[in-house]
Amino acid sequence: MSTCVANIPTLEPAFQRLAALAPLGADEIAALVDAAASSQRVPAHREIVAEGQPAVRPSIVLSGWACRVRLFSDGRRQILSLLLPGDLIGMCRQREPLAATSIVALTAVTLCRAPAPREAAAGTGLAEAYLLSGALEEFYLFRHIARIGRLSAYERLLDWMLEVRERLALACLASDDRVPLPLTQEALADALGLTSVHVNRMLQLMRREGVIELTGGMVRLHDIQRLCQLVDYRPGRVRVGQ
Amino acid sequence: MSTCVANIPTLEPAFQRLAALAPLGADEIAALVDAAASSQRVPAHREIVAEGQPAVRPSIVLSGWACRVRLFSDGRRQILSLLLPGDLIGMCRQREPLAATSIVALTAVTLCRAPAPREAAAGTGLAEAYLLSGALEEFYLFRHIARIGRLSAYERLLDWMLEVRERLALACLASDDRVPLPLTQEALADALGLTSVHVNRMLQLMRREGVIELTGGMVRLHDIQRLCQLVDYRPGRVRVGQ
DNA sequence: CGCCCCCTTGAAGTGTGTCAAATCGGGTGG
DNA sequence: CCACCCGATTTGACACACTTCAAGGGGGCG
Repeated sequence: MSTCVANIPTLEPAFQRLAALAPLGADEIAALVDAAASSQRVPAHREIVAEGQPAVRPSIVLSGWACRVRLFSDGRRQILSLLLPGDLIGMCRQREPLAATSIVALTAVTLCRAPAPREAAAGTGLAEAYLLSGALEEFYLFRHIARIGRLSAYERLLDWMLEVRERLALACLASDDRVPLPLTQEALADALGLTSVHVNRMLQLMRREGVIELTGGMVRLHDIQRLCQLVDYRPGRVRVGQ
Repeated sequence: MSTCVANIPTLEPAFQRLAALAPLGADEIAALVDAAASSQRVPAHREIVAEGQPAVRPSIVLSGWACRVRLFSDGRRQILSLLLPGDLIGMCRQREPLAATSIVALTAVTLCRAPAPREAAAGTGLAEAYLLSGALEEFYLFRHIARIGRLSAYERLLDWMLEVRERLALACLASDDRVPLPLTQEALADALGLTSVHVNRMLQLMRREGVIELTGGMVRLHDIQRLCQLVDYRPGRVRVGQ
């Protein structure tokens, strides 16, 4: 489930994700590689899309973590969604931006332009990968709402780590139980609707319980099966590999 | 802002909403009216789309309230999004359903088939209305996350009522300060990530403060300007009327 | 009339926030 | 190489928003 699917060794992780969503033609892969040649670097904490601005041209996250965020006038911050390598930015369906949100780099990020899909058999090709990527994005939003609305702080953290693991695995960026975690505890708090103090307490607790290990920007999850059960985790069923 | 835009007196509220999103051709309106002729009634509490089932054929909510909901194995329930008259069901982009969610009627609901859009000038027609409707749906998801993640119970209720007002106004179903509210306090709690007991307490408080009036399935909001400021409410800017 | 669902209210418990201070670690400049 | 600094993490004590549990009341409907 969490193993890399496409597994074309020379390919960017971001493109592995797209290739995992739908089989790509050689020409499309070439177009991706070509787009990646002229990539754009964004330092951490920099805004990628400012609030209310027209979306950037359609882009792909090549590396690094970004997020969509809502900032309240009194300073409260809520991270609305995560953007990981292989995720798309600015593929929105409508002309004008509706959202009172901006997109911010959480770590250093590299972006490249998203090649326009070409005609292909239904169910294959870049067009299908983009479609599925959008559907997954919506799925993750639903999961985020359920997480924040009904899970305890402890459960939110677990559920969130399981999702990150699932998503990074699509791009071959997470092994079965080891998940990169380059965020500050404050960013985590902003994503989960908590305070950084409380996030810290829960992480300590989980470590003491032997549920997770935290080392150098990595989490190791122990007994994933049990953890999934604990938070009633339902993996997104992307029909992979065919 | 919250006045009815399309205002074709004889038209269903649901269709007023679509007409407000994009100017429709006479033939498209005819197609809608025709679809409404064979509508489907769903009683309250009945499932419309079961979890994991393939989506129904694309449909329009003609009347009543429904919601997308996530049910946890231990009985916890979280309402993920609201479906109001004029909203679309099953317009998803991908073949298979990804979500571990179902769609349930909160009140009695009537549905009709969503006519396939026909070619039209960009920015007009049913196709555009469907597009914008989808974009709005995403926008409301973002708002829901920010609401649940960062607002207090009191603020969540206000913010949510302001959103319902905005959305119903699109279909000419809410006047400036009077908003239909046909949900039980328990359903409200499930939407806002609270308990029904606490929802009740906050509603009592708001009534005592003179912020709202509750009468017969209607809320009356007093001093909306101030309420918007209180929760930093950002209306969805649908460029209406042209 | 009596049942059931929903709303209402109280008292007590607890999960999470707030405030504050100490420690850690990595980078920078002297 | 050390001194310093800064942001991030860690920990404690206390406050409070929200939940839990429980009981009572009101209204519609068979």
